[in-house]
Amino acid sequence: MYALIDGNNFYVSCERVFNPRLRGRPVVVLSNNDGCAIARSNEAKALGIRMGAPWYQIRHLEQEAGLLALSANFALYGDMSDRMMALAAGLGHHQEVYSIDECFVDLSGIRGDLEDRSRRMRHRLLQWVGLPTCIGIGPTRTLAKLANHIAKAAERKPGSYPGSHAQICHLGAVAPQARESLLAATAVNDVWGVGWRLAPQLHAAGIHSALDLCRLDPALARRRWSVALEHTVQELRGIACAGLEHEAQARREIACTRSFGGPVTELSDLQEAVTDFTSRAAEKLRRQGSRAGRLMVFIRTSPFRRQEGQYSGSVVVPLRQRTDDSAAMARAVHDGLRAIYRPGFRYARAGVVLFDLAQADGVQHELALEVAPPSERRSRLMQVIDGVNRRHGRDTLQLAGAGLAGDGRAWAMRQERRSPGYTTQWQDLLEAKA
DNA sequence: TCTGGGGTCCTAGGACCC
DNA sequence: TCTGGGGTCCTAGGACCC
Repeated sequence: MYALIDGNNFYVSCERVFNPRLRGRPVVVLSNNDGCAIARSNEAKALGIRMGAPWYQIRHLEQEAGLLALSANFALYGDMSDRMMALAAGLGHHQEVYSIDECFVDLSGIRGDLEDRSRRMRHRLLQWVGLPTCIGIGPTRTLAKLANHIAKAAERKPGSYPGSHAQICHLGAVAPQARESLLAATAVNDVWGVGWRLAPQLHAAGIHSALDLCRLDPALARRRWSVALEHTVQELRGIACAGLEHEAQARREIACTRSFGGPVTELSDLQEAVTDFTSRAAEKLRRQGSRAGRLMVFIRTSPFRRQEGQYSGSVVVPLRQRTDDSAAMARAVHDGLRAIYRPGFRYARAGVVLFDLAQADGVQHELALEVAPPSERRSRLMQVIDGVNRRHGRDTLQLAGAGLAGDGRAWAMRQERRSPGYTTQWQDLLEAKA
């Protein structure tokens, strides 16, 4: 049996822990550049704000409905996530942290009333960390996800599902008949693994609910669609196709991509931006102890500015030797950028992606004798840079090519409504007044 | 004027080999 | 000049997730 613990409206809930004025009001958290809504409180959902709604289209609700908007504060959310996951792990023997706001817990070997145990865990998460959650339980991960969906919907809209499943839903504990009616009440597009492309195809085939999908012949699901959908069908039937990842796997690719705060036209500005992205990606790479064999750099204009000339360019640059050296990667990125840059366009976005990752200890050294193996000095230099930045803040040491942080970078992102670093910056600590 | 960012896996098709 | 079949590896693109 698996549990899925998922934070409600996670980013908004993190903000509410430290700012009680946000409670009971419609609140959204905005993406980078304050572009669009990426988290919504229940009150904001009730106003009809969609996931991903552009801010400029909904900002009139500030005046009309008292909507509050915040710039994303990912340092805060990451820290709150760590606290939540550390507690949630106690629900069973094994935990897989699946995303910033949700984890699976393997409940096998856990005795007693799982529903009651989950209810106590939920209460503890609320009391100790301040985060509201819902917990779904089922014999497969897909059914645990589905149970979680039911728990959330039943909490937000009482009566949307038969029975009492708000906050905690244990699909393994309901009678077969009741389980079928819960599946029948769930739209097929709410099933984990069914996205916006698949859903219309399933509808056309007469499959509208989770129960319909459960009753689809698995062989047909595979033949007509894919193995992935076949697995989904099996998991809905209670046959597990995948267990938990017991330890966090190293990433197979690492990206840093950003939209700019405003249009960028000059090669020199793009160079600064991609240099900065490269060092951020390289730092992530070193944190997991990997080296990259190839990288990709891309630049593109905004598809939303239709009346302007459109261009999207990308190139994959092989690195002569796997490396984790920021400067070596930045050189490759610059070569790539020069090859794809076209003057005369207003660029909106760029990015760097690292591929062919391998653990640093298994890297083959270059055969050619004229090129020295990665020197001890370089890797110590990188360690020092990472250490200083961890201790004194992200941009304390950076590549000169990235320009000066916060000082006239044409591509800098806009974040006008960011909350303080309550849990990660000493000067932002809240003070309790007696 | 204003529309995010970071991942994984699967599949089809091409290149190449025997 | 005609003619076959099967396998592997790689890559790009699609679909999904949060």
